[in-house]
Amino acid sequence: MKSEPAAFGIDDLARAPQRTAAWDGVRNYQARNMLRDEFRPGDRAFFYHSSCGEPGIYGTVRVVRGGHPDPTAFDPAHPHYDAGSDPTDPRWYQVEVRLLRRFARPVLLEVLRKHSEGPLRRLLVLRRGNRLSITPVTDDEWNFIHHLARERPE
DNA sequence: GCCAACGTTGGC
DNA sequence: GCCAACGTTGGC
Repeated sequence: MKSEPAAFGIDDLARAPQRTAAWDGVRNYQARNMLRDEFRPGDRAFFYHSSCGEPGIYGTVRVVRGGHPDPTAFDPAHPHYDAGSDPTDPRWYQVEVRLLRRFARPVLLEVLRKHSEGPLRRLLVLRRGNRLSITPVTDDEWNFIHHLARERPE
């Protein structure tokens, strides 16, 4: 799951009450479908920092609440407001995540790329032109990236 | 700031 | 449905 740390980074999640926050503001239909249909409580995800000095994976989160309507879409004062989203037929969805682990050594994009011909050859974040903010990760990729981070996979 | 890549919009 | 124009993403 990607986020720009200037907007919401892993440290913001670490400071949040119960280290839990809504993953809101997603305004892409493909990502929306994953939030709405595929996320389940207990699922885990990497927390990726994008559009920043050192893009990469900074830790992991656990889903504590599955897909439900994103209330920021209905708030005219909110930057992610969508006038076209009908509250009786919500267009945008969010999940709630809790910080699982903040990596002592983040796995930077440049390090991930070193394995783009090997164990991470299918990692969508490394695919040219990929702009999806939420992408699936296989168990093997999960384990390998923990290895790169010198972390025991959870 | 640049630019490639992609998604969305809207005229036709 | 096509496609040009435009906006956004995101690495560099």
